[in-house]
Amino acid sequence: MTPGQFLNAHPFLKDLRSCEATALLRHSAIKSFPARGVVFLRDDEADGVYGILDGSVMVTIESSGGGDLILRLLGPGQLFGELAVLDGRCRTASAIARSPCSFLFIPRAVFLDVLATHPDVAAAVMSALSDYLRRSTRLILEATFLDVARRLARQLLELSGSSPAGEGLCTTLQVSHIQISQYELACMLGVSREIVNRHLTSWRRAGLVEISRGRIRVLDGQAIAALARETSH
Amino acid sequence: MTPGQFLNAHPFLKDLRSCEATALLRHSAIKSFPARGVVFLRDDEADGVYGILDGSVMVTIESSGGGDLILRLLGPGQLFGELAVLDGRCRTASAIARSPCSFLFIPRAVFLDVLATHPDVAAAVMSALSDYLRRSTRLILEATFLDVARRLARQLLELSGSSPAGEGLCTTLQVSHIQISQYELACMLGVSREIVNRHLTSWRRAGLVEISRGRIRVLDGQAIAALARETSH
DNA sequence: GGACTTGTGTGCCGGAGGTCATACAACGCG
DNA sequence: CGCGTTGTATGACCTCCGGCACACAAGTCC
Repeated sequence: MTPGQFLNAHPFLKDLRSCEATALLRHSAIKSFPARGVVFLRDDEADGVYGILDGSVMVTIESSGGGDLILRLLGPGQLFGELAVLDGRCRTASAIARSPCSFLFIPRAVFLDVLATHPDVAAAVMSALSDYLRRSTRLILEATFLDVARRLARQLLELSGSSPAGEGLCTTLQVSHIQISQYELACMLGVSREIVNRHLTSWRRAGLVEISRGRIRVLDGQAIAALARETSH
Repeated sequence: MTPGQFLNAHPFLKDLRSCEATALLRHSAIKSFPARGVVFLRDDEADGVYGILDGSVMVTIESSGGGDLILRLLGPGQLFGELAVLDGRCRTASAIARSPCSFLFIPRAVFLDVLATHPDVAAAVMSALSDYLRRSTRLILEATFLDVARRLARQLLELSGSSPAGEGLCTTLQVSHIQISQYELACMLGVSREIVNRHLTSWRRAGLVEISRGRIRVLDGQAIAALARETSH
């Protein structure tokens, strides 16, 4: 993905006129990281925002007790690192490259300038923040009330691209594979890898999924969706 | 608290010039609710934002399984209901009066107009949203990695007014009482009332707190802070 | 004052999930 | 090629918390 394609596609920035877009690009840079490269760490100062051109990034927090929590997985076309730039405080979480990555790096001052001069961009950013907050609230709700099996089922559906909210009918009959290790999956749910493995294994035995090293393939999306929807006990 | 005092004190709106503030007040209304009154419900349409003049409000979500989760407790001087107004979608959570309340009600269109015409107000709102998000992330982190005792200790400290982040030294030696039922406390942590009671009782026996109907008094803030800080297992 | 509601204190049991240990398969590298 | 690393699979055990049951205390409403 080229920087130009990125700007045209992104909800925050697609409304910029082309002359403004080229000006923004002149003040931006391309940054690249190898797999497992550290884009930034929690408590770092916020230097700017990152638009993903290629590769995959995970946003994580390490707990003091050693465990990792994966907050989001991001791919090409997505922007991250806005939060700390917006309020001028430190990074809340770390960003790590899951694969070789290239980013469009927009320095803090440039991004803030666009915000200040474009009320519609500011409104879009507020909408996006609201969205994060809704998602975050939903995660808290699910984590406190749903058991691991249900949350795992929802996570699989979200990762496979259908029904991010776990709502609605799962009409996709086609199988889809997810490129993720069981350990990462466990970190996304905040549970142990063993538990994830046990659920997946039982689903494999039931013919719902197929498991291979670092990859999961949902065979029966309907059944997984049913598991995700099931009311508590 | 009068509407004027509210506007002068609130971080979003205190920078408005007085002529603009009076204009805003002309388009706003005073709304009152009895104890346990429903200000709005989840999935309602967002009609406007509420500034608390008097009383106490809780923001809650009912899970499908019957349990309640209390997201925030709010008091005079605080604003709520911005989220759904900002992105034009439905309410994420319900707002219930914990005591007789009066609000300054700012209709959606009026609030959005202030945002569009005052970039500094918009920036303040973005900062506030960022703050919510940080808080939300911290809650997720604590909920996944900390046991109930630690989270309860932190909650008590936050409610008693000292060290909202659980960080820093607790230098306040003075005792403070918290007006909350053990059930509400349990709903804030997403655990059962019984567990909350058991921890509190053991702390009472150890002389750390004093318990009466609907009220908790922290006697030894230092010790509670130590419990909150303790590293995992 | 009596009946109802709301809040608190405790015992007991079962289950979900954490931890540890172990084994093994796949991949990566010198 | 052998060896270390990373990922998967599974068993045994233990702990914390949820749920139920019940008792009691303190308000509240008629």
